[in-house]
Amino acid sequence: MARKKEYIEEEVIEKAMELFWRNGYESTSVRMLEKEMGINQFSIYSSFGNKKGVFLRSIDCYKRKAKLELIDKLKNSSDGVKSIKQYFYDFINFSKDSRLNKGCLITNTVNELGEKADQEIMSEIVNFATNVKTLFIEKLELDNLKTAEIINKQANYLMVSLQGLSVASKMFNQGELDDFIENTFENL
Amino acid sequence: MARKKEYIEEEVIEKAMELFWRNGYESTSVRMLEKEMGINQFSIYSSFGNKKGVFLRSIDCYKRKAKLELIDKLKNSSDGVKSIKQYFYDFINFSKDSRLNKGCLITNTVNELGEKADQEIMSEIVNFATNVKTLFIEKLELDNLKTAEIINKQANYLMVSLQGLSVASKMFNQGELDDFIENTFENL
DNA sequence: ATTAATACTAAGCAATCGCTTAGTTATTTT
DNA sequence: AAAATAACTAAGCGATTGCTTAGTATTAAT
Repeated sequence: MARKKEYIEEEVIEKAMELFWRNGYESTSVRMLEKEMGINQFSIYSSFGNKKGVFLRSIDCYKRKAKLELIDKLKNSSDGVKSIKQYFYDFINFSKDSRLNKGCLITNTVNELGEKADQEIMSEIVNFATNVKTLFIEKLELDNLKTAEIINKQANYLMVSLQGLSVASKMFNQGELDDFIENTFENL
Repeated sequence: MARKKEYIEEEVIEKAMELFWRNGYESTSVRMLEKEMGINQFSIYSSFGNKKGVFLRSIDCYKRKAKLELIDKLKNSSDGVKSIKQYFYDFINFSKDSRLNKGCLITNTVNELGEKADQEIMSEIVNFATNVKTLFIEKLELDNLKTAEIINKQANYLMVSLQGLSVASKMFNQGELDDFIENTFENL
């Protein structure tokens, strides 16, 4: 019984997510969000509560995007370790910006906020990381020669490696990143 | 022919560096620097010009600290790859904060500012990274079975791995980091 | 058509940002 | 002792931060 919204929340959140992805949390101001999302501050606050609310929805949006463009492919593969390696290469393309990359939004957030991150934000982060690790374990298990202990160690190794790739992709060129990925999977 | 400074620049910069290390560049305000350094804003600006000036001097301080507590040990070792592995373990202790770690100031800065980082800041970063890589190459060369090409690839691999360790140490526990380091050096 | 509910615009809130400046205090040279 | 120089204190600069609110426009139910 009232006026309709002139925007679709999912649409404007995707733009907010892109902005957070490129700039980080603190460096993205509400004025910047206003411009990028194309709606007034009033609308931002009435739809998402506060800046943190916009960010949490942005993380959600990132997760969905990553699932569609990245994670589902790995999930559906039966190539074992090889498919994880492909995931690493896919990630570089996924996070490509201009000449350099913008990393992984989740990794960027951990790096920026560290342990002083908000509880809700941190739990979103941990949840995402857990999902990826579980998926890695699943794929490593396809090689049935490995014990559960070795699989867990290798999954930890791959998780840290992936974070490294995320940061390094902001600074190193494709060749250096290739060297990294090739070496990473040499002994798995 | 005038009044003496009541502080030693190197001393207050070390405190500034610690603050930047824990909080990042943007999240560290001049008011916070004031309190931590124990001097007035006037003194900060008269000694270091501006916030960026404080940061550049902080990077310098970080480099000196890292050299003393970390890099010199590697430099003086003749253990080849093994000494690089030890460097990785030493780094974790070097960057230890409370329960989690604060990473590497240089890596943190790349991750926060990305390619939009100031020219001067970026050149300090690249300079530091180049030094570390050169040192890795030096140590890898002690194993005289390796070709120059392989050594360069492995050095790239180690550089990215080290960045990964820096970020991951903010989120993962010691056991997970150990898994990473052990796997990293498995095939070198 | 009137009323109620919601979405918009735009102005403005207190707080904080990086930085400056007026005024005072301490030290050295003359 | 007087003058010159520089380091201090503290107040305040304009701009920007996250967020709110008064006023208006639009929609739907009555």
